[in-house]
Amino acid sequence: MAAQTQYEELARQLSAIGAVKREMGRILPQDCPPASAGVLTLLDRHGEMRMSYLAELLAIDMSVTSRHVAHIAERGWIERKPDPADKRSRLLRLTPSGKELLTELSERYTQTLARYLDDWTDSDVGNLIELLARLRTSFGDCRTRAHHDSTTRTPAG
Amino acid sequence: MAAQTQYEELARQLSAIGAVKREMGRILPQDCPPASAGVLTLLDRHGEMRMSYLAELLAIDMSVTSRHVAHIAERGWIERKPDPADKRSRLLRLTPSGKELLTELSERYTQTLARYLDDWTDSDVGNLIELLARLRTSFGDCRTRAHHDSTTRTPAG
DNA sequence: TATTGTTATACTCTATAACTATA
DNA sequence: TATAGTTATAGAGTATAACAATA
Repeated sequence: MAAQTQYEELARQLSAIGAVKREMGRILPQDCPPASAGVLTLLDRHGEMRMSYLAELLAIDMSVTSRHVAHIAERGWIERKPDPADKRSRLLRLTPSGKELLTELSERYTQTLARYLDDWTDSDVGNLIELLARLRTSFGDCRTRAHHDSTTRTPAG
Repeated sequence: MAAQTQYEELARQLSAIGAVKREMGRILPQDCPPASAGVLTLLDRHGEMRMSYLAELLAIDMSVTSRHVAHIAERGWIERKPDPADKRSRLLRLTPSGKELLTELSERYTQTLARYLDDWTDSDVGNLIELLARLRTSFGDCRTRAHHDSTTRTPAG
């Protein structure tokens, strides 16, 4: 358990980290907004999957996932095949073109972070990665356990 | 200097941390979106300030800052006084109503984090805070040093 | 001429609800 | 009846550009 002032400070840091995320988004190629890059990265790591599982990995609603997937499918970066086991489902898979784009994305991310984080040690970066991953785990699947009463917000963004 | 795979993983974690930010946003009171909470927190910590300085602290464009400030001013949480030293400027300051709201926000943030992070030690939370703060520092003022060539995006979100 | 702040417009991201097709 | 996915609509956040007032 941590002190109250620590929780307040963590909330503040999380609120402010958006500036870093926006800067990372600025280095992406035309036609590839940050959300598209996120989808492509997950498909690369986890392989072929269904929409519903992708939405779960992204921790966003499937309606939003559907739009992101449509965007990258229209550009030929993924293909959507019917699922032989369930005709309601579609299986998503990277195309060669999508894999090429991922290589480009990886280079840009790496170059940018190497530039900004030039005085960070391997261990520093590793610690941050580990703590961010643990933070996400601690929050679990936020969407499903969300509580909606009259005094709290259900924001769109 | 860190390895390339670490940079890729860090980019991935930063992309995914949005889920945590959204969950934190869900616990805010009606009428107080996350951006408003961020403005109020900064005014509380740094005291009376001008629009331009607030925009710098938020690391967002002043046009956006202006909208956020208008939102919280309309609700009586801050007051905007003319700056006697520069008639173009307006000085922003929390009202008693705004300070009351901040107390409520602090309680909600603390309760939420205490619940999700119940197995985190004081040291864990401290490390994460420190690394996030350092990350923001390493990125510096992202907006002013942004480079805009034909192959990169200038996203709105 | 440069700077402070506001407003108009556009784009990204997300959520809810209504809908179709299939299980 | 329930689930997978799509589409329509709305709201939040941000950036660029044009503008008014002042330095």
